[in-house]
Amino acid sequence: MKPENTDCTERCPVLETVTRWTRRKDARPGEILDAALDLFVARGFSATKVEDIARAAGVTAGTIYRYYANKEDILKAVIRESLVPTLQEGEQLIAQFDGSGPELLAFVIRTWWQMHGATKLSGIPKLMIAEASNFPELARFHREEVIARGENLIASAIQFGIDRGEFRPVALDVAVKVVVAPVVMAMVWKNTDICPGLDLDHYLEEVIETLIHGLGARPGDKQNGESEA
Amino acid sequence: MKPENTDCTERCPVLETVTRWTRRKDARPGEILDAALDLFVARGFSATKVEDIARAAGVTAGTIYRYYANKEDILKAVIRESLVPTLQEGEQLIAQFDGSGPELLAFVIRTWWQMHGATKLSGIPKLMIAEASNFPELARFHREEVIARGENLIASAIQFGIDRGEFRPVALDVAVKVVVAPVVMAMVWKNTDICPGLDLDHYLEEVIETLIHGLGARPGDKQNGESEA
Amino acid sequence: MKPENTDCTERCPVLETVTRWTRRKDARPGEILDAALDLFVARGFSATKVEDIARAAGVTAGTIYRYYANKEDILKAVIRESLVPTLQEGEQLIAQFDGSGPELLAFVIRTWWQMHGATKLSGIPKLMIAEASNFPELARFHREEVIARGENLIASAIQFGIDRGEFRPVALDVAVKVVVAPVVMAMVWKNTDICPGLDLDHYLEEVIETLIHGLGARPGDKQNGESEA
Amino acid sequence: MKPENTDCTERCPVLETVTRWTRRKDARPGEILDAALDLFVARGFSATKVEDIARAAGVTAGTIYRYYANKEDILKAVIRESLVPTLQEGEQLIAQFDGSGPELLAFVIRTWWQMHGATKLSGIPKLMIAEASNFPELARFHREEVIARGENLIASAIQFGIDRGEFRPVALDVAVKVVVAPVVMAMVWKNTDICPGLDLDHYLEEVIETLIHGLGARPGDKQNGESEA
DNA sequence: TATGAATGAGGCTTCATTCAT
DNA sequence: TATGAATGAAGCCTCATTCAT
Repeated sequence: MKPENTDCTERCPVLETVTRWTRRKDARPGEILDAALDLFVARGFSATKVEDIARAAGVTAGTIYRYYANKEDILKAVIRESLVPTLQEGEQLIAQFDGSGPELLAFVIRTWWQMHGATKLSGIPKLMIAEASNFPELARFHREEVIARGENLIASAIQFGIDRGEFRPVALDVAVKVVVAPVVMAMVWKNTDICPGLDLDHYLEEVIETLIHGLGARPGDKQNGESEA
Repeated sequence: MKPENTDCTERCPVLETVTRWTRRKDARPGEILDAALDLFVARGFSATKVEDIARAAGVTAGTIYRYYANKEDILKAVIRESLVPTLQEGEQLIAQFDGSGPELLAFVIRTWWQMHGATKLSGIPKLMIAEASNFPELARFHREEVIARGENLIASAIQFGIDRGEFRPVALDVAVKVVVAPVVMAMVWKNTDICPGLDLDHYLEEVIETLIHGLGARPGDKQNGESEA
Repeated sequence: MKPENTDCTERCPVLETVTRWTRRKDARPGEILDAALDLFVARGFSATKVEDIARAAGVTAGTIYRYYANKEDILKAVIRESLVPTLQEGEQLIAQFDGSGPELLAFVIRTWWQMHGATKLSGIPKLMIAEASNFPELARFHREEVIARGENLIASAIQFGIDRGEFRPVALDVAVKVVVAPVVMAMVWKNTDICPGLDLDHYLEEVIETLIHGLGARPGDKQNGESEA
Repeated sequence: MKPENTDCTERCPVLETVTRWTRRKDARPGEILDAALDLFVARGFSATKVEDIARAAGVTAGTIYRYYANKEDILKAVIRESLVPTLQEGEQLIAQFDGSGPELLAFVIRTWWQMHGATKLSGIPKLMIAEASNFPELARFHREEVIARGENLIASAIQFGIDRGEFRPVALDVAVKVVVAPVVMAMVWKNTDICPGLDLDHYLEEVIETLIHGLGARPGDKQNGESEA
């Protein structure tokens, strides 16, 4: 029942000599969230003990309650404060990109992966998949503040390509999911041991290749705005 | 929180005649697994109480321990006895299929969806994603007995298409994942409320369309077994 | 901080031989309330540990939660189920009494004392005094279902005496409290060690004597219903 | 739950000039006790958090431990330093009183009420009732230093009346309790919400009236020291 | 075979108390 | 002297599991 005891107690040794009250209090909440994200992703919400989070953050369980009202609150903070900041960054990067529709789509996917997939934030999709139904408000937040914004970027890229005749005219809402799915799965696999040996970078390049050609305009496609003659 | 008491009789009618893991008549264990699957998928393993499973199965908690040594055992049984039977069926169906590579690939995906995606078995991917790291042996079983076999089918279809020059020559292991990802995500979404309004059938058709063209051979592709001249 | 460890673990030795599942389950709630009343009265609500109640009732803490949702619930049950039954009895006894106003008043007080003061129910006033402000709903219940009914009996007795010219005309609401106060204090003292050597029976007789004469009609009192001439 | 920040300046104006246990100027300990009394009375000892006391006193929790070794110490100080000073005052006032036995008894009761009952000190009886059994030494102190002295005053008054033939010859120890009970109950009610609408001043006057006549000598009473002829 | 009362270990949370600043 | 971050010992409560019936 007890999953292998992943003891995450590797603290910064320098701090050990400094007494416990010297700790930079401003960093506490961040350290706690950091530890919590790791553990929630690795074990799930219920199976993660508050004391584990505390130990991983280098504090006692009691300390956590100075910053978060309860365990659920930690989860909320993890989700709320993790993705949104980098989302803004991503949006800006992408806004500045110049190139064709397919190039833009590839850029969006690669940027997304660099900023989330390649970091520990990649654990959040797994976490949301596991816990969304247990925390509906959190799910709503994630849907509206994270997913919706991320999908907008993808939708724009696709639409851009459609407008330029590079992509065939597809239903945007569905096409967006077709793009999202393989990237999210990559994040899930990265945090899961479901596909141990998979080379995710290779996989992602193949995803990009497949999507771009799969969505590509084909002779006989009705062009947007073109007359049908 | 209580999931609707899924009577589990709305299945693919083809399957009704075939054995299922839920047998009637002295069907206690099956009913328990049935209930357990529902609850594990809806709430996760830790958050599901044995007594809830019992109640949903129409028995009391004590009864469950006549059939399963402990809670983890229930989870194992759910995974072990759920997918494997239908896998065999699927393998047979697909073996009998006659058509081109793209047609075969589409058929594999659609069959997979009908037998699993459209069923409550669609919950298992979500469950495995959430719990794989907590139950490594179970993850191994799932990987070897379910995923590997499923991916074989897909690999065969792709290879078949490559051999016939209908698909471009791709790295099979990666290409398989490119196919798997969007279908698994569909099952996740179906059990998650992460994408509330999504029309999964429409989505899946678009996935098939995109994959087939995305994997499609393109002028200049090196054909398998062809001389390069 | 820890008050002297009053270990209330004197169980019925006969039952010890019988296995723990044999215990008459129907008696459980009663035994728990019994133990809880003792401890709540002796130590107060907060200072009483659920485990103490359990031990005093001969069960484990977990068992208590089969019968009561939480600690507060135990307190509520203690109050609700303790006094009301004997109140009814008392009301009937008193309704049958035949005698003068002073005799009736004395009878009411003595009956009250015999049924509550001399039993462990005498602890409840102390408990309510200590906890009323922490549990307003409970206080309201006690006020409306217990105090109000008890005071009605006293009010009737006083009114009866006034009508017969045996008591002077007093404001009933206030007079009732004048009667109630010394009896309630007797119960408090009985459960408190504040007045160690006090002979409560002697005290009560003196209270009755003092009240009867203190409330007694005096020459020159305006009689109810008499002309003033 | 937060009691109104009783500025504690609405006291019997006579007392204002006299020393009180709340001194200004470096009055930290006094302010802490002030706050503690409020909270202990309102919620009880266990349910009062040290930090609440601190906040109500305008300091932080740590500060409290400069003045008191622990929470129990605060309680002790509250009891020890609260009543004793005003007791002396009361004793002096009463020593100077000139009048009959009944008048003296009425004066004692009214003075007591003015100095304690009408003050926030009125909360102490409730506090002692609730906590006496948890803090036996404190109870002993209260019994010996407060109750005993207070009851002496009352005993003197009664004895004085008996000696003058105004009161019937009663057992002093019991008679004292008969007088004490209704006044203490008034203080309890004042701090309790058990008798919401009660007019305590009216009540007390009726108590005095009833006691004086209830204790009053009656024709045929054996007079103290009188020959029986 | 099924029940459900009971257990007891363990998790979440509170809070009196400490102590470097 | 005052602060407030941090601790750690409990206390409340849950729930997987047992077992007499």
